[in-house]
Amino acid sequence: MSVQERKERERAVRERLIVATARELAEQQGWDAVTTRRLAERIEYSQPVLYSHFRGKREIIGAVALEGAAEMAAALRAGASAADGPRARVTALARAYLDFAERNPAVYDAMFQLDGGLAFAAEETPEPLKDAFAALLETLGEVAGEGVHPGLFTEVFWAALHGLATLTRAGRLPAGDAERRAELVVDRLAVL
Amino acid sequence: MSVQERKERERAVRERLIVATARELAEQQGWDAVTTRRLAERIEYSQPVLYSHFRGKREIIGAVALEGAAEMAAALRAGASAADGPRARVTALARAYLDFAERNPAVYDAMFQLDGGLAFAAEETPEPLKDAFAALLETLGEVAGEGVHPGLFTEVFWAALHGLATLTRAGRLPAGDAERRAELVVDRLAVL
DNA sequence: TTGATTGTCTAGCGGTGCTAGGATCGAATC
DNA sequence: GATTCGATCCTAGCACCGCTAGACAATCAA
Repeated sequence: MSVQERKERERAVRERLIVATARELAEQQGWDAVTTRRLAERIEYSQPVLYSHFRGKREIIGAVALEGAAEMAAALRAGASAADGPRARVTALARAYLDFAERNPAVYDAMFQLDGGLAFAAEETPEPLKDAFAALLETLGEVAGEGVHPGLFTEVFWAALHGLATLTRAGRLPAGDAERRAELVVDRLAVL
Repeated sequence: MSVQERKERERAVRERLIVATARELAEQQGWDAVTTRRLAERIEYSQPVLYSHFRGKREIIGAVALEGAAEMAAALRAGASAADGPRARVTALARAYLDFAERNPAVYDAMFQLDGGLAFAAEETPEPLKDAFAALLETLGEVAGEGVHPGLFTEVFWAALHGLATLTRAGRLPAGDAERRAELVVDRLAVL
């Protein structure tokens, strides 16, 4: 038995290595540079090994996205819990979200821009994704305002943050006023 | 002279054909299906002809984006001008924006998701892009609220719409409540 | 020690964006 | 009308992509 366990352990280690390497490569040189050949070379195995862990490149992107979602959820909760009062909490949450997107662009892309083959807003949605949304909901639910469904409000707030994050990073919005735009979102959307 | 003029005319026609075909193919089967080979086959020329009009695929995407920006600007103005009063105008604008994104997903991607090699929010930004933003500004400027810069407000409103459009179409948000989310954006962001 | 099973690699498929270099065609000259 | 010559276009091919079949080596059970 022990032999088989060791093998499974080694397989799991290698799988984490693949995901971590893909993420690292993507953050360094962008997702375009994450080819199966380069990835295989970096982990010092041949290409087909990747396909014994994942169905294809999509699934690797999906794995990075899940890892990122868990981190984002933690970052959001950490940010929000460090602030007192609804207004400060929402501001901190927005800042944490935009910070995460800016500091981990490749991971953010894996989560929301690229096709990682993940289900969203559905029954089969993986737990980390649901939990990241839940982290938003925890703080935003209390500022949705009367008669507004907390889930719907969270979706709208999230969309606004997502729009800011993506448009800013793609150079569609000037980088300078990012802070003021975030403040405006908080001030207007949240009912304090 | 006339001969040269005729040739230039024919070249311009062919260039428009390339852009229109790329757009059509992208709307039908997605941008992934827009390969230089397929595109060349559809316009009944060989691949290298594409490169005598455009530097590469990026520039073709950029051309589709510019065409789309002009159309979007017109659609936004048409929508807004058909409504009376600030509130109705902003609602109509938001609806026109989201409609455009939904009805022309490939064009919308060319404009805001893909790399078309275009400059944004800068001096060298092509006119159609500036004009599309101007179309937003015309209606949104009057509901920015006191002490809020109209341009900044327009950027935030735009980001919210962009977030809704992209997250909805990517399946990140359930499609059902799109209308209610749009209403919430208008109600909260605009100062009426 | 043998045989089967697992694991990994080499090699290759059909596709991609893009380009060098030769063929062809049409316009301008004699 | 024949001939040059330059613009125009195409064939063929490059290096790369995601992915996989099949050969090979290492490991285990008998």
